[in-house]
Amino acid sequence: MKPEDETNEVYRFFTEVGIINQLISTKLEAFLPGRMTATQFGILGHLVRRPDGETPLQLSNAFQVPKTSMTHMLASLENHALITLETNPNDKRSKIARSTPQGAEFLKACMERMSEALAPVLSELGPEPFHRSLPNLTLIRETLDNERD
Amino acid sequence: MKPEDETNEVYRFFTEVGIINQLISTKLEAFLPGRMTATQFGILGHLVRRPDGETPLQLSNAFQVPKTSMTHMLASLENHALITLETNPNDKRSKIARSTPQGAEFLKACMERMSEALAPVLSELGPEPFHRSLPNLTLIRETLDNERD
DNA sequence: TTAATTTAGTTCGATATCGTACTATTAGAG
DNA sequence: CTCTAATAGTACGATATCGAACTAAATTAA
Repeated sequence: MKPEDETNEVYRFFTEVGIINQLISTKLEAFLPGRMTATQFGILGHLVRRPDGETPLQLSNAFQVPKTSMTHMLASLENHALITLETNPNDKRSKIARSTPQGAEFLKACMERMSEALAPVLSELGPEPFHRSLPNLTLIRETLDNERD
Repeated sequence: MKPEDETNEVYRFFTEVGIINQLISTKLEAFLPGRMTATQFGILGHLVRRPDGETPLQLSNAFQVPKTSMTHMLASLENHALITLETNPNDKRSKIARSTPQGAEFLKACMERMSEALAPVLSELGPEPFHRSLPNLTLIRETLDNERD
């Protein structure tokens, strides 16, 4: 394949990623209360799977958003009582965000509704397109992430 | 594979898509002037490849953003003289957005800088991860898109 | 130990996003 | 032809995003 076709493919890759992200965020946000964002929901899921919690900085690295955005998102999640924020005993500059039982409950309910909404798509596509692309996506994400310094 | 592993994989797929989108948008936006957004840049590229132009509604469908957001983005691109907006002669409710020569120029310059910035990543990964995942992404995007009504 | 540097998080301000409600125009029904 | 419904785009307002500058705590250097 010619090099220009390769760059073209890379460009289309990122375009498709952008559109899929847009589609799935919109679909998810339709289920979320108020102005809650797909990223905020992702953070909640991340925390539910990590009972020891994480610091805001770890979360902004994981989701690749600026820490100033993270401050805002965590404050919003805390207002909804879906997470708690306490100062880190090991480092008083820092904080620990943890999910609450209500947070886990809320996540579960939303995930179920989302699964229902996605069911037609999944039964049409089957698991293969996801299964086949996931390792490549992970590889690309890791490389982009490592190169960022 | 168990069904729950499949849904888990779908969930991770969308998470990776979100993070890659975040990484690449941030990287691109570092090259863009002022507050110009990765999506706005994508719109410009779309228009440069379509000399007859498109209506705002076509663009909001292509990029899956609300038309009210499109109004804002197009106004911004027009302010920078990267596109023109004229009323559609066939339908006076509607408009046609077209790229200007400056827009094409600007796109080219930014793409070149972006290619340079991505060169280390591409030489590390090679074209295969993009090439292999692109058809799956397109399929998923199309299915999500069709199912949306 | 003290001073300088680095780091975690926040405040503030500018701008982007997008839902609701609106206007103008077109299409369709009778 | 006229009236109603649908459609393209916009104004407005609420909220999200995020860069720059800041504060406080921890680390390193001297």
